[in-house]
Amino acid sequence: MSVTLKDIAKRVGKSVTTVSRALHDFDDVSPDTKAEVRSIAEELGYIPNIHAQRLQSKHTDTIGFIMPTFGPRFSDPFFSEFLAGIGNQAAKMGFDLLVSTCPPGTKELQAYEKNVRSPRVDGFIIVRTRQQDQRIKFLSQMKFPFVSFGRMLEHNDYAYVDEDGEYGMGLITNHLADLGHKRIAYLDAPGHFMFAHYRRQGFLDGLKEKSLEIDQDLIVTGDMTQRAGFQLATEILKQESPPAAIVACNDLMALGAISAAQQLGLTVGIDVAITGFDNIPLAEHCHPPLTTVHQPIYQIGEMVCEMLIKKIRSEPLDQEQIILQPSLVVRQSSIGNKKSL
Amino acid sequence: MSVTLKDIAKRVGKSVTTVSRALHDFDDVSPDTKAEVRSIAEELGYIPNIHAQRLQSKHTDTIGFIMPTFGPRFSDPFFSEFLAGIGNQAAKMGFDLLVSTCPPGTKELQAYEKNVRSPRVDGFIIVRTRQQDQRIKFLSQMKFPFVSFGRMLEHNDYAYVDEDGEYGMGLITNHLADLGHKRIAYLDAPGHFMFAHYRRQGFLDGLKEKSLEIDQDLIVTGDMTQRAGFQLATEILKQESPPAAIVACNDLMALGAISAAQQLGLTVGIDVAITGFDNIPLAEHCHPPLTTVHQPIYQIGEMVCEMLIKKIRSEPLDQEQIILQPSLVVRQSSIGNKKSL
DNA sequence: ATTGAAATCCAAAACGTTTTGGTTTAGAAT
DNA sequence: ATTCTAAACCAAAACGTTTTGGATTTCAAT
Repeated sequence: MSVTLKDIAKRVGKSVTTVSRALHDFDDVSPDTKAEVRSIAEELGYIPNIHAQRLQSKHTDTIGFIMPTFGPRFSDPFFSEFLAGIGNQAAKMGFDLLVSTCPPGTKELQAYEKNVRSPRVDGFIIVRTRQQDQRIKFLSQMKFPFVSFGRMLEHNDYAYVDEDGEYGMGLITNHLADLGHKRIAYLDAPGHFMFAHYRRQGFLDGLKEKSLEIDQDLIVTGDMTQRAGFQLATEILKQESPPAAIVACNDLMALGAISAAQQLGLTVGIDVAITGFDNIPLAEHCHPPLTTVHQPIYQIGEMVCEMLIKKIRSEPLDQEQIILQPSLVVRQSSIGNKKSL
Repeated sequence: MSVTLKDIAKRVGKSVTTVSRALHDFDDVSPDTKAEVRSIAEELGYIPNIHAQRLQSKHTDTIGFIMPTFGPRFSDPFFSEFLAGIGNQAAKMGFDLLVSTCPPGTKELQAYEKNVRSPRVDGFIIVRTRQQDQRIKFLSQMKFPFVSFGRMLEHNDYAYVDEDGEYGMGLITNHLADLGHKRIAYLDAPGHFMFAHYRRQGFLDGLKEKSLEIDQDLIVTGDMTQRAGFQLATEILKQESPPAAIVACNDLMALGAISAAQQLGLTVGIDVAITGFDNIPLAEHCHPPLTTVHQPIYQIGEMVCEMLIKKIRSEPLDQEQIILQPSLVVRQSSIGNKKSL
């Protein structure tokens, strides 16, 4: 049996009210009493019953994170790093983190609704925003606190952090164009993901800017896994006149593309340039190291979490909407042994 | 304001008791009343207040998972896959999942204690067991439900699932010995991790069985990251007479070792054989594909979670202790272009 | 008419906390 | 002696649910 306020009250010979107020340092409790209450609470190892507190206080000090994942063999470095960011920040600010996984769809919205109405959490963190994002619409409409990593096209009157994917992919495209590449393939992600939209846009604008032709046959879509990158790149490189550069919209597909090229006997960075986007830890120590765009996912997790907790506490945010400028990381996968541009 | 039992009671003209019992399908409520209560509950969109339920029922229907992670740049495929396993299984069985991150140490134990005593969770899942695991000692002593992925050396009277790492690493060692390798390097993980202990033992026993010499200079320890694998393998391969095979105790270090070898101009699978352990998704589509030992992490996550929930519900377990036999996955990183042994 | 049993219902207590709206006491000011 | 103030305290209500321990009604069997 755990120790309750009543137990302490009995020991001190005071009421439960006084004990509660003593522990919360109210000023209508005498210093002596406070000291006594505290020492006995300590002695008995008192820890408040959190459900009684939450029932009374009407808030949960918990934030929710529903990971939009598919299938069992799920392993995306993005999620573990992002999760570490929000987890640590939440702990630092005294919040719990409730995690669940649910593939996008009808059940996903039900999961949000259940957690909102129970109420299990005080706010949500949303990631991988989509065109017409039902989650954002639902939470906005419920006036339930949330912060997202990613924007939507219209309807942008909520708090978010996002990378400037257009700009980042522009950096990649410029880099390749400056190296003299004319025909560049693009490994896209499904169009309903906003990040895919912006990155693709950055790629297309980059080509236009350099007056390069856009060949629709060289733009193919995969599910963001290494396996997909491998398969798509294999197909592309087996064409009679394959492109000399492949831009993947994320690192995982780029890694798959590197393997595909190597399997076909090509030297990546010399015969074919391959680039990614995200700068996951794996990108630095693969062979050849991957040219990519750096995105500080852990820090973004921290930021998003801090913003959410401030919103929950009705504290003002310095900035409601933040767009981060990513930076280009040039490695061997695009420039082979050349030491400079 | 959310809908409570009282609201429903008022509408139906019955007591709160009856409404509660109707919704729980007790048989001292008339069918008519049940139907009416349910329809009105539905109409008002009633969702029980979970904190009131938990305060009353004394259990939380939540399981806890404290990820023992270091540092910010944390990205281990093990965790995302394992998390997906326990998350999905917990959801399937009606449990929430409370996640936090904490590096091993004193604060870690405090985190367990806080969650036990609040009480925030009904049980814990433990991973990456260590020699003298404080977490296990604490939870055993508190008689608090937990299931771990991984054993301890002594004190094994609790529920766990574990791989047979000795056997798995034996498969690897045999495989390499059969290929004719005599000097084999080993990339170890810190000795306090039990999995590292068993895998290392399997390696050493394997060498002994094949009457191969154990060269302590070829056994080096890293922090399980790709970066560590890269650095350790670089050092090893730069020796005047480098070994022709490198066994890494996990896939991530093996991937780093592959990059290191390639950086030095070696062809992995021909000039040097490299093996991993875990069969993470990345292992299949890297170049060359990685010879490794398959561990069904997602399924282990599900199993461990199901066992824990059964323990929480005081249902009997089919087996308290489960050791899984892993299987060898031979790919190009150990056999180059040879099509068979 | 009385008894018994079954069907249906419910007031009150309980879970452990915080908040509300006080009361009591001591001492100072009138 | 009365009034006022400040300090210290606390009973009861509230949060929303489930459980306990009956109460009432109905109807068949006697």
